Amino acid sequence: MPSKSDPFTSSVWTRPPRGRGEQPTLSREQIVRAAIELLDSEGPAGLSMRRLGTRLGSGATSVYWHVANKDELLELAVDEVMGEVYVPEVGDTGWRVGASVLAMGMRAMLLRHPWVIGLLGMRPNLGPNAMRIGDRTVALLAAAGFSGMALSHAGSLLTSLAIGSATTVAAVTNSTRQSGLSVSEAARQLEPHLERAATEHANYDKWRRETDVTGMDPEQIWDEGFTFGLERLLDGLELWLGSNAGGPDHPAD
Amino acid sequence: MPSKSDPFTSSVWTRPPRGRGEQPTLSREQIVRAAIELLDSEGPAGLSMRRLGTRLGSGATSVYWHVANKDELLELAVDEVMGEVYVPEVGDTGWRVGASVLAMGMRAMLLRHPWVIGLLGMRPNLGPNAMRIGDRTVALLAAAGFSGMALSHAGSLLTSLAIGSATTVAAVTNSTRQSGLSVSEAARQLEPHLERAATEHANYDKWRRETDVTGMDPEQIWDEGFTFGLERLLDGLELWLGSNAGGPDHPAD
DNA sequence: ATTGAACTCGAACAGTGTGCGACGATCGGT
DNA sequence: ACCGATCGTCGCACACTGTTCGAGTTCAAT
Repeated sequence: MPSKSDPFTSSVWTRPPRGRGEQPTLSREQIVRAAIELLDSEGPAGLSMRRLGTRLGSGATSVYWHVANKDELLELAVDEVMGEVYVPEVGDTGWRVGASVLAMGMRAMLLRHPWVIGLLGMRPNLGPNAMRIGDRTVALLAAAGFSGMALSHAGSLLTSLAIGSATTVAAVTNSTRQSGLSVSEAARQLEPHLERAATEHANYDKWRRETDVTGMDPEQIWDEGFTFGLERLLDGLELWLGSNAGGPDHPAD
Repeated sequence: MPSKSDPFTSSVWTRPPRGRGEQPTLSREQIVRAAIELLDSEGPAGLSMRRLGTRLGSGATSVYWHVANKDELLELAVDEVMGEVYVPEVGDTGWRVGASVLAMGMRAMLLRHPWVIGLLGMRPNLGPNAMRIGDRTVALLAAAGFSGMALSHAGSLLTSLAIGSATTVAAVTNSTRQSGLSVSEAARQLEPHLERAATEHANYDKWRRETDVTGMDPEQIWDEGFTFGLERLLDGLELWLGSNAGGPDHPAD
């Protein structure tokens, strides 16, 4: 039955065979990748099943054969980008560098894909890549001398810091995506509003002289803040390690 | 013009006057409070403008007079719950206790309102309560001896830790709200799935003996993990303070 | 009594996630 | 060479969403 608008698309001769040599139909991995691209470029609100379908050159509801839900698709997308963070193997470096690489890599990934931040708190991530990260982190810290509860606590501590730090930056990224500005430009554009709010509801002038940031690159300031915090955290962990290494499971009270 | 279904509701004699003694119309604060209640009990997906309207006993679209957007409403809700976290005044306690109260209070707030987590990374929060928190935090840490960049870095460090730590717990809370279980019960119900995923994609058995958590209360474990991390972080900050107090703005390289 | 502002609300529009059933293509077994 | 069975795609429909618009209502001030 030929279409009214364009009868040629339904002709056997004009339509590509699509049988085997073309796109091997739709695959789950292809869908997830397209969803990630859409989320990266358009933000969380830019991903709808229909838009995803048209982007894949397929009908809107064909996706539901490979993926149960939109939620499930988002779960897959989150774990997929988790695969981008690299955790050093044990013995490659000292544990401080290893932990730094993990934390900074995870933060960098979250800044590349700011939409992940809003999804991390929605459901626990049990995907293979998240498991691999956890596994390597535990290995890294166990080799450093952590054991028992402190081992798992120190592990989640590093990712917690990365997530918390990335949240601030992602807020700026996510709120100014449609303006097409870079993160630093957007942050600078936000600065006067922040100043006004601060002077209204807090004595901002008092602290402004104390911690003046005018003229600096916001992105660089955020990076410095993160490495500062990471260094302090590693110092604290090393300190604890010095007084509790190989000891009992219970930390010092 | 009488309604077809119930003509009496539109009669002047059956309708309550509503002029003055009734609900003093709708107020922005009342709307925000109702939205928070809805979000707390039903989760992020449970808040729609229509449900909010009916909950307030008003038409669905009446809310738009007091609030421009749903986004703006969410911004107001986030800042409203920010008002729940208490930051000690300078001089009330030592800076370590003050910082602990701030971080734990913020984490507790995030666990009471798990939907906030998904919103924090969407747009920067410039509300009065957030400003007040930042102001007091800076004051607290300045009195402790921090100055310059380290001052603002240390401040955001504390909230970063609280946010990151709360994210893990909120993931469980948010994903199991409809089941009506408590957080600990939900976490225990999640445990076998986590185990299966871990044994599949990581050598879980190896670390299971190392860090065995069976039988313990998940909620308590999370709390311990947070206080452990917080203590290590404060140790690191104190260490830095000892070698950099009153010095130049640049941290030691 | 009239005006004008403050406020409410129903109808409508575009867009969302998703279930259902019909359709076709591919393939293993006879 | 045929014939189901299975895999995969897709159009339609449903309930629901955020939001706009304009008509309606109340109330304080002139």
